[in-house]
Formats: sequence, C-alpha cells, structure tokens
Amino acid sequence: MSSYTPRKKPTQARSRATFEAIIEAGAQLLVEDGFHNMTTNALAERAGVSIGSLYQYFPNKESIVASIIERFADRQFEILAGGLQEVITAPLAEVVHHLVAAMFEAKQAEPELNRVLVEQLPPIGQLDVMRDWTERACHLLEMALEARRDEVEVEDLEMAAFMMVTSCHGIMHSTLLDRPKLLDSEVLREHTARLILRYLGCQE
Amino acid sequence: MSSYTPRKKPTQARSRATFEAIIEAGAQLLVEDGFHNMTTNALAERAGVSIGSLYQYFPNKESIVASIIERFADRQFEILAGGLQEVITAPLAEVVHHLVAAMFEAKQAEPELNRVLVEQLPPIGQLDVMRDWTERACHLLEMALEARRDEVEVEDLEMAAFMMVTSCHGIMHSTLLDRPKLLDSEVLREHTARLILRYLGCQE
DNA sequence: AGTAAATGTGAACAATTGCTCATATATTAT
DNA sequence: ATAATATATGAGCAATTGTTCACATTTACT
Repeated sequence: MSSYTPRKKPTQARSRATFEAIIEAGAQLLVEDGFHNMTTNALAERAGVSIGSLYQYFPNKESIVASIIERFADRQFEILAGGLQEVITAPLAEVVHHLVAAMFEAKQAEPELNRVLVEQLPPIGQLDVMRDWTERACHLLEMALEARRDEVEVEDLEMAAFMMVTSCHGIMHSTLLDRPKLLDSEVLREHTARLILRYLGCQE
Repeated sequence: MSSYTPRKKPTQARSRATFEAIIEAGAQLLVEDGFHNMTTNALAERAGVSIGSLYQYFPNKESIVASIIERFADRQFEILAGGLQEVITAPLAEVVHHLVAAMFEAKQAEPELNRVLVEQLPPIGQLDVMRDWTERACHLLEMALEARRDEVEVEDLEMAAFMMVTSCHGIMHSTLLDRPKLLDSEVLREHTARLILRYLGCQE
C-alpha cells in the first residue's frame, strides 16, 4: 500500500527541522541528479539525517517528491495571484498584461527546479497537483473576467479563462524547451498578450 | 558509453522482423506498464524474441524507446502535413481551421501511446525529438503564412508560426490532462481557431 | 528523578533487473 | 559441400537501491 502523502506529522521542533531538511535536500538532488538517479540514501546523507529518519516521515521515495511538488505549486500560484492582485480594479488590457507578466515570472522563478519538475513530474505521478493548479488559476482568471464582462466578447468565461491559461502555459513551456533565451525577451510577452487580448475581443 | 541509437542494422528479412517485433512489443508494454515498469526481459518475451537478440539491435533500454518515439513523431508529423496539404491554395482562415483540425487529429491518434509519451518522454531523454518536431511544424506553418502574407498582420512570421504551434499545443496538452472529454468537442476547436485567427489579425 | 513517548540511527536485507557471453542455429557465398 | 557470416538463444551475473528493524538517544510529562 504505497501512498504519496507524508507518514507522520512532526510535532517537536527537532523533527520539524528534520522534515524540512529532507525536503530541501530532496529539491537539491532532484535538480542535480534527476528523480531516477537520486537515491534515498544519498538524500538522507545530504539532509544530514539518517535513512531511518527519512522513512519515518515519508513512506517512499515518491512521497518526498510529492511534497516538493506541492510546495512548489503553491509558491507558483502565489506569484500568479500576487501579480493579479495588483490590478484588481484596472481595465482588461492591463489585467492581461499583468497576467502574462506574472505567468512568465512564475515560469522563471526557481528555474532549475521548474525544469526538472516539468520534465520529470509526470512519471512520478503527481499530475493531480498540476491539474489542480490549472483549475485554481482558471478560477482566479474567471473571476477577473467576470468583473470586466462588458469588455469581453467571449460568452463562456470559464472557457475563456481555460484558453488563456493553457495557451500561455504552452507557449512558455515550448519556449523553455526549444528557445530558452526567448523567455526573457519582451517580444514574446507582447505577442502572448496580443494573442490573449485579441481572442477576448479587446482593443489593445 | 550509452547511446540512444540502434546498434546494428538488420539486413536479412528475418532480422528485420525481429527488429520490428521488438519495437512493436515495446510500444505495447510502454502503454501497459510505463517506462520504469517495463522490463527488457518482459519486452523480449512479448516480442517472441530472446533477450540476447534484443541487445543485438539496441544498446540499452532507452534506445528502444527512442526508436519508438522517433517513429511516433514521424507519424504525427505526417498527419499535420497531410492536413495542411489539403489547403495549399486556400485563404488563411481556412488554413487555420485545417491546422487546428490536423493538430487535434494528431493528438487523438494513438491516444494511449500519445499519453504515455507525453507523460514519460522527458526523463527518457528524448526531448530532442520533440524539439525537432516543433521546429519542423513551425517551418511548415511559416511557409503557409508566407504565401498569405497580405492576410497576416503580424510582421514576424517565424514568431507567428511559433505562437500558433505552441499555443495550440498547450491547449491540447492541458485539455488531455485536465478535461479529456473536451478534446472531442467542436467548441474547443472553434475557440482555438478563433484565438489564432484573431492573433494573426484576420477576420473569421 | 523517573517514566513514557517521540525521535534518531545505520547496518544489512531482499528483490529487482539491465545486460553479457558462450553457444547454437540459420542463411549466404564460394 | 563447406566455409563464413548473420542471427538467435537464455541462464546467470553484477550491481544497484528502496526499505526495514532492532536499538540508541532525546524530549516531554508527572
């Protein structure tokens, strides 16, 4: 019976530190060696913790990565939400520009970890976390669109939000893999914003 | 010295059959068990071939998957190219609709294999093949745009092609993971076509 | 102080599996 | 027919590694 959730919740300060050390070391080794080449024994050593302790908190190797992913997704979402927070009352065009900026910012935060997770996450079986992330992001956007309904031509706002998030995601993803340098360019962001704005039927 | 390319080229008919059987069995097991859980011994058995023969043609497990991926990518590209072939002289709007249709068709062809490869390809290290695929697809599209330059508002056609391919890809990818049922819907295709057409500055 | 609970340790096990190699069979060439 | 080449076989090796468990140490509690 293998699970992806942690085994035991640390209560004392000491054990909380152990828990954190494991996750931190895990993120490091994931970046350095990839999921397959990262061994639990090496992880424990890097964390300065015995292998036994590791298995006291995590039922298996996968669950460690699951925790790493979960935290990562949360941080990513905060960047997005934070970026949109700045423009709660602004007109649609500005919202879209901030959206694009925030999405790109998230993509470029913790680039190494981002890369490993993007490249190796699926087989680890943590697709749910990403599904959830998309869901939350769409919901956030839908609300933003709702508040500016008069500026949006598209009827189905849920669909519109989905299109915005996923197309933007795809562009960034491919860029990261195919033309990483382009990710910094202002041009790409402008094109992405244009893509979204025109789709919504809004003048730039 | 591990390589991802096959080891020996089969010359006789008998060995060519062996080679094919290995690739076919590999694709099956990849779908059934995933990359990690598929063992080379099981693969050989499924192919009706001894494990020794397998290693006569492939230097390692990865290289088998590499060959599977390569063939898959070629088939995918043919679907795309075929779809565009039908509209070599048509106006832009029609081209885009065919593009979207072809992209969706490719995504839905061999759905199981598609899914496994999308989910497990990266760690196998065959990102190059995908990079290459995007490259080729972009080039194809750029030519199509070039021939209709007067209908396109965007200046940089290379960029435009990149945006079209990657956004479309992202939409399909996320849909496959998050809302697989939606992939069949006409609505999604219409929205995608709209997204692209408006971006290009073309009336529908 | 003394006890119970929480936390930490790491040697060693069990199981898996990618891959080799010595050998056998089939095909082609002379 | 005979030699030479190509192809096929599969038992078993070598190496890796995730995980456990019996025991030590630290903290919390009475």
